[in-house]
Amino acid sequence: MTTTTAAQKKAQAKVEYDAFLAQCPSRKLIDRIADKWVTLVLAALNSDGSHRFGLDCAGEPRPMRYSELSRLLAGVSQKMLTQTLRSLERDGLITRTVVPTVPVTVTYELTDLGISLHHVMRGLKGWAETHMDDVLANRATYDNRDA
Amino acid sequence: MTTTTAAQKKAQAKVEYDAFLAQCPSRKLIDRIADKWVTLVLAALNSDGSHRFGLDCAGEPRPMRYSELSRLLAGVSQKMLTQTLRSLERDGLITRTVVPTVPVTVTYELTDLGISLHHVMRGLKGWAETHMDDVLANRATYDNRDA
DNA sequence: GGAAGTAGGCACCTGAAGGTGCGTAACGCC
DNA sequence: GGCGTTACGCACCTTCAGGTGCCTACTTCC
Repeated sequence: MTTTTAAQKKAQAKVEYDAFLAQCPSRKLIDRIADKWVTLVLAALNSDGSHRFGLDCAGEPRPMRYSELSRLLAGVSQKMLTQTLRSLERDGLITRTVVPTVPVTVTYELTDLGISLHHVMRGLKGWAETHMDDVLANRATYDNRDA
Repeated sequence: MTTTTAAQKKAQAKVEYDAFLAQCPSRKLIDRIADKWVTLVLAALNSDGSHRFGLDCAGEPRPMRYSELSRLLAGVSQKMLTQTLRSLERDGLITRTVVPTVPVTVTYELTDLGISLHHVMRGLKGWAETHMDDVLANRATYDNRDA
């Protein structure tokens, strides 16, 4: 019983740390935006749609239809688009409104919360555009180190 | 051949979009920080180590030893810690210095690039702390909608 | 009358992330 | 002399995010 200290203490610390991570807001946010299509959808909904790709956002928030998003984010599967939109709606980042036209159409729009989140994403984008080249250069140097 | 338009065009668009994503700096950055332990390591290296958990960073950059990180980030496996540190070193975000003491000790330290990245992470942290409660509230409301 | 668009649901499958466990080689502690 | 520490490497195993394909009803275009 007295010799359990080392391993047991580490196990205990791990449980505590895992519990901490499970309710850490920052971690939750990272998990949220780490979803492959979340950022793309946010960017698309914030753009004016005239751009070829979602991340080149320069317009202002505008409601978009499901099919429109599907076309803009050409790489997304129907399943993932639906899933992503549902989860974003669930979190109150976008709104989903059904318009009972001949074939039902559905429009999605950023909420204020979604817009504010997109703002911080712009911050990330800024860093990425100014520093990512350095990172890639470092990576190349590292890989050729022992070539 | 003439009837291939619809499906084929979509497939073509998908290929182009995937290619775009593959070299998009923002996406690369998101993939980078989405790694489970990357942000934790950055935060830990930026803190003074006196705090119980890595994300509660308030100190200034300080070199840390492998075992020290392992203890601070109690939940991380040795494999993942090593892997994470290697990839961060590869990207020039941290430096790895081997000190030939009796049992070799290794210290890791943030580079300027790593520090600047951590700054934008602080931005994310700020949003998370102020808005994540709203998100969780929305989520709860959504889930109890049809209960 | 067949194809395409409207917004998805459902089931299956795979690749990769991440965890666990074991080994190392030299040394200090009790 | 057996266990602990130091900083990993390697192999196996599980899990699950995400992709693919097939389905719906209804309508309109060619």
